[in-house]
Amino acid sequence: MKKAAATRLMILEKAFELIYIKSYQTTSVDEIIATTKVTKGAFYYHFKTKDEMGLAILHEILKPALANSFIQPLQLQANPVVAIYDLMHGLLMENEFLKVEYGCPAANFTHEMTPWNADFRKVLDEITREWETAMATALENGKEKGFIRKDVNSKQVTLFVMSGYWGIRNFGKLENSKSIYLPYLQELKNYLHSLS
Amino acid sequence: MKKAAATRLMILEKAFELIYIKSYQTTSVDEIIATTKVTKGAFYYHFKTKDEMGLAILHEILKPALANSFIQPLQLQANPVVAIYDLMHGLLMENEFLKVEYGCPAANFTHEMTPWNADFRKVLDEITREWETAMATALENGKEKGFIRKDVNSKQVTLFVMSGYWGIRNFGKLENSKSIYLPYLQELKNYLHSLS
DNA sequence: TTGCAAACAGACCGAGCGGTATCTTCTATG
DNA sequence: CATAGAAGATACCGCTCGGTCTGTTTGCAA
Repeated sequence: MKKAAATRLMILEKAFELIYIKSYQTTSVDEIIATTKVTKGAFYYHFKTKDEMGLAILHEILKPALANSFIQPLQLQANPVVAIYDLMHGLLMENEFLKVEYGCPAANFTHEMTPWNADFRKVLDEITREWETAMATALENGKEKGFIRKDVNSKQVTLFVMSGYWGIRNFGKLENSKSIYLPYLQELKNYLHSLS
Repeated sequence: MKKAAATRLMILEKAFELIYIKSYQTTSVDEIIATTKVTKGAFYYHFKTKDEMGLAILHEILKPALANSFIQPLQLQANPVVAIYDLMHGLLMENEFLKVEYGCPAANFTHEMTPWNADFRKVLDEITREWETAMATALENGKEKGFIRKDVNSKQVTLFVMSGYWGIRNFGKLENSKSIYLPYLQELKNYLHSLS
């Protein structure tokens, strides 16, 4: 990789981590350049504005990360009951990047940016729809293979499950302990089994 | 009410609405005093800091509001399947204060304040637990009256349902339309029926 | 009516914000 | 090796932030 491209990517990655911990609005450009050891000139050479950087983070960091961690796992298991549960368990209990006290990066961005920034909302909506499609497809395939009842509405279930995930991530912030995830996962398992 | 107390309450109420729309961190004291037509001297007479005002909002506005809108409805219906569904339907589809594009005030506060302000987290945790207790109690009573299966774990179900609510509120921000609530409510109904 | 604290008014402050302007240093290509 | 454009450095700007300070008005008890 060219040096300049590496600088740009490094800014995006470190800024993403900072923003995950501190939120977008309260993470200043000065903080970003301090932790990246990149000067303001370099920063504003690569990004016209802070928001342009924010959007680049969504496109170039968050989107691929979600494809890897949220979508791929759904395609490794034919039984959606198992696939969805394992995905959630992995995200909540095993994922090393995601911290209980800071919640879900995508949910955080949605929470603070969506009501008043149309560009952010558009990208976040795209990202969310990708996950939605992947999960709904997994459920549909599961129906064909007899893992899921035929009368189950896949899109509806997907929305229900995704909502639960975003919500429990917020609960985690309150409790500040992963132990709150366990009863959620248990009930998710019960719910998923009721679909088969 | 004394005039000074009225001023204080007016600040809290208007600030709460502003913060609901704009988020706490991006709502400045200057904005609050501009919309309330209260001067800075008056504001800082009533509240030592912005955070003290924020905590007062949680205690004096949000807490009673949740008791009225989130807890009381659960005690009007003996069958928790109906009570919980009606509560959610009322909150999502009928409540006039809550707007789809701005989400849930309690969830918003939790999202942005909880990771780095222990005082806010404590109050929000209290408020959440009140709701949790009310819903779990409703489910337990429902078990005794035969509306809910005996093997259902009330606390677990409560957590699952509350998570779904917070999550779908976040989805609403993305879609910016109440229509996204309908499939969620439909699946919630399916899930609740699976408990009986 | 006076006295005095409660309540309010508003100019002001230093710090931090996002962003710009100008300059210097790399680096790829002829 | 020359040189032009890419990349990076840094001082600076206007503005807003939360908060302070000093002064004025209001309400109520004596």
